[in-house]
Amino acid sequence: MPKQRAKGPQQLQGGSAPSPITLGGRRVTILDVAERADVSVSAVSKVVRGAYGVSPQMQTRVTAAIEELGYRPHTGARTMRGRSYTVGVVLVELTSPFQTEVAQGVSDALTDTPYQDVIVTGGTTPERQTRSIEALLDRQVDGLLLVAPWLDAESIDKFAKIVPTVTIALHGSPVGFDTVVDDERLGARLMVDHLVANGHRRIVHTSMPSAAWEKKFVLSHTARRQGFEQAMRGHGLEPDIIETWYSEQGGHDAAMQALTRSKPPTAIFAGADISALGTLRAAEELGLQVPEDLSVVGYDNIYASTINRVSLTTVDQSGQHTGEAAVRCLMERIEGRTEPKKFVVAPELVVRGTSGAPAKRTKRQRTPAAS
Amino acid sequence: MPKQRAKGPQQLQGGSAPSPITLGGRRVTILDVAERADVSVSAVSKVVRGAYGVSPQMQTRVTAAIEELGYRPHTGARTMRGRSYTVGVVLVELTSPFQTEVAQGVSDALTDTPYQDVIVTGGTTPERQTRSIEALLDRQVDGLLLVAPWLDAESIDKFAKIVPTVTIALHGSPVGFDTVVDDERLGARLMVDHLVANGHRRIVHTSMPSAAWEKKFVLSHTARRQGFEQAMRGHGLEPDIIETWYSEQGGHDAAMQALTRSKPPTAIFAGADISALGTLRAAEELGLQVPEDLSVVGYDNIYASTINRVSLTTVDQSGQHTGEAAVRCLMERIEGRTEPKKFVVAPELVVRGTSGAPAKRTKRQRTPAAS
DNA sequence: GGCCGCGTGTGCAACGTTCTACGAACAAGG
DNA sequence: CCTTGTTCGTAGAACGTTGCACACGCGGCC
Repeated sequence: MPKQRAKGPQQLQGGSAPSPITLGGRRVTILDVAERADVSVSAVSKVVRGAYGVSPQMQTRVTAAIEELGYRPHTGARTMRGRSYTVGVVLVELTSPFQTEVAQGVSDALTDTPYQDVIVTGGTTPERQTRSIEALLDRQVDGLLLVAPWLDAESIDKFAKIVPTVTIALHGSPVGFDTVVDDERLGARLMVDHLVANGHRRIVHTSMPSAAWEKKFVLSHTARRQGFEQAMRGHGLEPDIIETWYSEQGGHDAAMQALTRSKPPTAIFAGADISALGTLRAAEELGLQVPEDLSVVGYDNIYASTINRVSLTTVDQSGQHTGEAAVRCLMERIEGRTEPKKFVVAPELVVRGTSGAPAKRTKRQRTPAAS
Repeated sequence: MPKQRAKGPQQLQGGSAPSPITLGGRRVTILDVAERADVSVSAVSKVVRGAYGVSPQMQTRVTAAIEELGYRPHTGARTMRGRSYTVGVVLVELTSPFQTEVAQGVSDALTDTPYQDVIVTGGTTPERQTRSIEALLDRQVDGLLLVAPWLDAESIDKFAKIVPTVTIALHGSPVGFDTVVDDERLGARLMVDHLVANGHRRIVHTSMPSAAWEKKFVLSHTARRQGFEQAMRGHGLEPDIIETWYSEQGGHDAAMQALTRSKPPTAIFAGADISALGTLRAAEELGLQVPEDLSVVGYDNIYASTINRVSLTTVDQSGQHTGEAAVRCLMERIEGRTEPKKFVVAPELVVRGTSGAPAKRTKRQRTPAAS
């Protein structure tokens, strides 16, 4: 048995003891456990951490005392010398379905480890993101999981120097940290292929402006747009992009712009489901039948897209798997790995009711009435 | 100036100093600041905490040093003697739109305070809830915000003894903690009134079973069901309830059960929007027009309900306001209040396209074809 | 002038844990 | 019997902060 190799730290979060003896309302400390088991504090610490050099007798003795007293380590005190057993997850907003799914995946992947995840929101500005991350750093998290961070690579590298870091949905070649991404260029290609196979030629992609700091790394929307461009050129088609914002209103506005042209598209590929919903509203307002007059597709497979009445064709990226992969990367980093890793999750095309072949019409005509 | 009254603790989370001097990669400590400002450690601590007994000169001097060095207090160390400036928020799941909205409200309300919110998920079992709360307690949170906790009153009281606690969406009369609730009995009544005013008499409410521990306190679904019963009786109608689960499938199943009766209802009041969506699917499968053949309404006003193609009549409860109110309660408790408080947020009826008058028919007939 | 009180600043003992360094006990090999 | 090694257990110094207890200096009042 190699000497330095420690066993995994003992699980200490699995519910409290049946009837913990309270010591005058005071929290039970490692000292109380040591007294009860009649061993040294260090010994208890060893057992708790699953460190090397404890006999089976010691193990059982201390464990019994811990159970009896309902001892739980004080995380604050722990952070002063060792770990906090806490992983910080930074999401942009709680309202993003993909991001919360990722967080759920993280949570699930962490349940069998001694680590606990805590979630904070970071918003869409570098300032707020920085603020949130620093708050986590103040709390001495052992790892950082940044989901779609609105932050330049230098800033992320700075944080990654302090604590193991994994980013999610940030496309690029990492140096000091790991990345887990959905292959959004592939996803965009799958969708373009689907539309082209259905006979579409005039396809508009609605996107949003890239942030100034997106250089070495790009966020999802930029990756999707690039994938769209590549795929269209691959089919010998000229990419046609309208930039608004990933929102219902943004999708509506972009669609209005596209559909009131003299030569409107037969398909609109919204960069996100949320804007595809706005696109559907625009189509309805213009009296266009979907998918007969216009195919509308999105990306993300949010819950609303699955609803019977919506039934949006989209691309699914498993947030669950993404979160799990991110946790694996992070654990490896916490264990000591330093060379960067890049994990790619495969997206999947989900064909539903809003896409189809464009209607064959001998003469171009529009009838904006007839609800 | 009263002696014991401390000023509010100084804000220390607002972004780092422009160019923090790093001391060999080590974190800047209060000692470094003290040396730099040539004062005692205690003095720096006083300034940081905004404690009583600092002269303006001291204030500016120390603040300058803090800025120059980019000092940030170590939360772990802080918890050993004082506060962690952390508020723990326990949600059931990240996928619940109302709960994430509450969390967002909490986050917003906390931005101008020195407190930081961290979110964890607690699931729908007492065991997991306990586990999550204990993880937060290990991290010495200064306050606990429990959103729809699946936990009996005794357990919550136990935690409330350790740390200031506010529950959200838990109906009852609290003793050791505060509650913030949406008036769900009123919300249910508003909806019943709306349906009855439209001429409905046969109204089915779809709910879910109450948990065994719901005695002194009840969760939202139970409060809604009670509100439904009261409102129906108020109109001289017999309450008709089907219990499945708050989910798309649950709503579908309940609707199928109700609609295949010999005397089916003219309106289904789903206890939650999510199940109303399943109800809509069931209606479609049976070839029923909504709202002509069947009115379908929900509760929660989730995002999907707002979509043009769904347009579900529902009840809105502002998660944002709820979160803000909860933070106010919690801050008061942290400041020392001990008598329990109960805050009630008013719900609002949102009439959309899925509710209307039942079709007048001389003879009862069903035509389940004709899409 | 001595005393009190007040306003400021400081010294230092906690707080609960980790982990290095070391000691004790014991076994095996020369 | 001494040395060497291995295994198990312990002592005790950190870690960064808080806040009590106290010291100091300065006016004002008897």
